[in-house]
Amino acid sequence: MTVYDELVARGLIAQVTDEEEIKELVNEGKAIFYIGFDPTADSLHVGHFMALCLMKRLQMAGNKPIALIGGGTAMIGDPSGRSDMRQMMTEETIQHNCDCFKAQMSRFIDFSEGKAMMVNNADWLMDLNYIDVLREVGAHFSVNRMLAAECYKQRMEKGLSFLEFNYMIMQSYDFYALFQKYGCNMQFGGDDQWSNMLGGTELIRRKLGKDAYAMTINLLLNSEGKKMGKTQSGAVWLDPNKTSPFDFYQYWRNVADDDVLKCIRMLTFLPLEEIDKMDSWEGAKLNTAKEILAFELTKMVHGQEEAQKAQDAAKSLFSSGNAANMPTVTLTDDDFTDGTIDILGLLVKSSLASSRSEARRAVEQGGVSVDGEKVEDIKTVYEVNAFSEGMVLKKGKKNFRKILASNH
RNA sequence: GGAUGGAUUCCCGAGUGGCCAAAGGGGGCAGACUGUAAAUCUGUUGGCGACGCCUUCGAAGGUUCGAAUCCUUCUCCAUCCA
Repeated sequence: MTVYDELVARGLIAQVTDEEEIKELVNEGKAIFYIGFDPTADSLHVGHFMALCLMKRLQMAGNKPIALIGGGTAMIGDPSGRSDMRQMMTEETIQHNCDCFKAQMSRFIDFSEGKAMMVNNADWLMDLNYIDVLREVGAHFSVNRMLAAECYKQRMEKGLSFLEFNYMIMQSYDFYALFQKYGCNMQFGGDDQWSNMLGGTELIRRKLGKDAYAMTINLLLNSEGKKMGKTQSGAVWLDPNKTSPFDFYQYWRNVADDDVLKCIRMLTFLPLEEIDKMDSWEGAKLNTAKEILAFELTKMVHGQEEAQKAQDAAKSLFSSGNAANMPTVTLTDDDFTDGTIDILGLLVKSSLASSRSEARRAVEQGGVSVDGEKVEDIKTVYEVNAFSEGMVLKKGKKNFRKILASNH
């Protein structure tokens, strides 16, 4: 099976500019492609992860990936798919985020000796001269056509600043610059990037009279049509300090039935034949598929060892209610008053509740237990030595913390 | 620059002098049911030393016994005109 066919079979490909050409380039390992990542946070998240996987797949097939970090475009902010303007970021923040991205990407992509490269568009965008850009690039863009682009639709109602309007032009210029510098002949990106990417191929055609290609990957949407990889507390990060391996595992362990197979297909590197077998699984058996999904992804992002730990922790927690590897909170002497701490304080300190009021509600509604025993009284108090063995605190069905006390 | 409309709690959106910590919906959280799923039902959803107190209706002042609501100035946003 060729790489291209595999991408199709996994449901990754959304739109392509020229299927035959792209197929050939990709299958023969002749593509030099780029994917852009705007450093809008200090860690990559699940959405980026999909792009990284795609890069890896193509790299394994002999193609050369260019990871473009948008140090320059981040100064503008992509309006695609957003209903409000992004917050402006300072140069320092952007630089910091770039560094974080680099470190994380290196773990997935082999950047050694000409196999792949990493560039920052700040290197060429920051030096652009306004008049020159207008004459050289701006002349090739039709405002009428830009306004018709899908990515601006939402913003036509809410308002779109000229700053953001230019994002498409900058991204197009990136492609043009990479094409000239490194012979980059293809761009990949999320499906929401389609119009921005077409801007690039158009620009190359008009300026250089040459062909370049673009391909978008399907966004990872759940069965309700919402982007996956988001929780109420924010994105699911790849940085273990922002989303612990355990939480990362749990996120995937808890995906809806309808989404498991799609996720396995799109995100894991399991052979397709194996995945096809799972297709017939139904009902509770899908739980096994969820375990596989969670384990595979955690392994890719955090390593075999962490994945195993997360899985063990999850299994023992949900079967017997105790585990060695659940998220642990260590209390210090400052957390105790006269050597004791009450249940509400405990919930807050362990970040299971954001306020004492919230903690109170959880207890009152019967959602809190300590070492398997339901806590009935909000005034329950624990002494320091109660934590010597480690206490298992549980809020709701899925939120566990092991509580320890330092020096005891 | 001018005209008009607007800014309410996590989001949408009521409220136009006391009955307002603020309707309703969404989302979240907890409970029941389950398979760590979905759907459904129930409760809950600013904070705190909690039958009370404190902070919150874009910002700052003012009127009033009392303001999300009235007045003044400012900031931001949308629409139309230029």
